[in-house]
Amino acid sequence: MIDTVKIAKALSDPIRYKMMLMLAQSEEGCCPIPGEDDQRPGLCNCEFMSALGMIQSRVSYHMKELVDAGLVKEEPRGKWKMYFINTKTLRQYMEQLTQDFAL
Amino acid sequence: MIDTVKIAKALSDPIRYKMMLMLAQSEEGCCPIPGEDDQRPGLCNCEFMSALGMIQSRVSYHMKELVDAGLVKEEPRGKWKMYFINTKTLRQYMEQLTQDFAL
DNA sequence: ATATAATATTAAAATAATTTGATATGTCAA
DNA sequence: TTGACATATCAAATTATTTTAATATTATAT
Repeated sequence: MIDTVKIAKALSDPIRYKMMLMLAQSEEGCCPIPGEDDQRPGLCNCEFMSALGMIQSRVSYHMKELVDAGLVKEEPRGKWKMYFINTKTLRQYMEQLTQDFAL
Repeated sequence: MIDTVKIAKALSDPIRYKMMLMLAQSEEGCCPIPGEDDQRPGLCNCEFMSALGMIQSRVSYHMKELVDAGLVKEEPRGKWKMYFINTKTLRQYMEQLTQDFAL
């Protein structure tokens, strides 16, 4: 079962919302591993650091919040960690809102 | 334009989420004014106080947050103030999420 | 094995949100 | 008008969240 309040909390920070937008809009992955052809969308920490002007530990902290809420999936990829948006959770969140509030 | 982050923040507190659920589920209004037949759903502060065991100023504070986010409409009604859920904002919120995250 | 690079964790400081009790405002009824 | 009741506001105390800098961990390449 989905924790609506927790998801709302994860979405309630402007930085985290921007991160989610970045993930949703990322067309091609950053930090591709040479020799591998997997170019799935997804971003690594460094992208958020440069795009949002944040230090590394701050990015890491917010990413953890998003992952804990189930909004983002992560996958180690070489020496980087790639992040992907988890649209399933977002859809479940909206479904729950629809039910809870009879929309 | 809708402020997604602000709405998420309003929904991110367990007390406020419960209040929203109460508003969504209220079948008939409390504190009806004698002689008036308007029995639209809606609740007044006293309902939240007794149902959630909260003191008045706390209820008032959280209600203000919900109203400020556009999730709740209020209407003075005799010496009480009645609160109604604003489903339009919730629908707009979900629409925005759908767009922002390509759901 | 060592050096380098990317991310994670930690503890402290800074900031923000919530709770409470006291008081103020507004409405109705007598 | 006064008294009673419902809600609003305020300031202080509490609690939670966020930020930072330092350090630890993990993986890669030489």
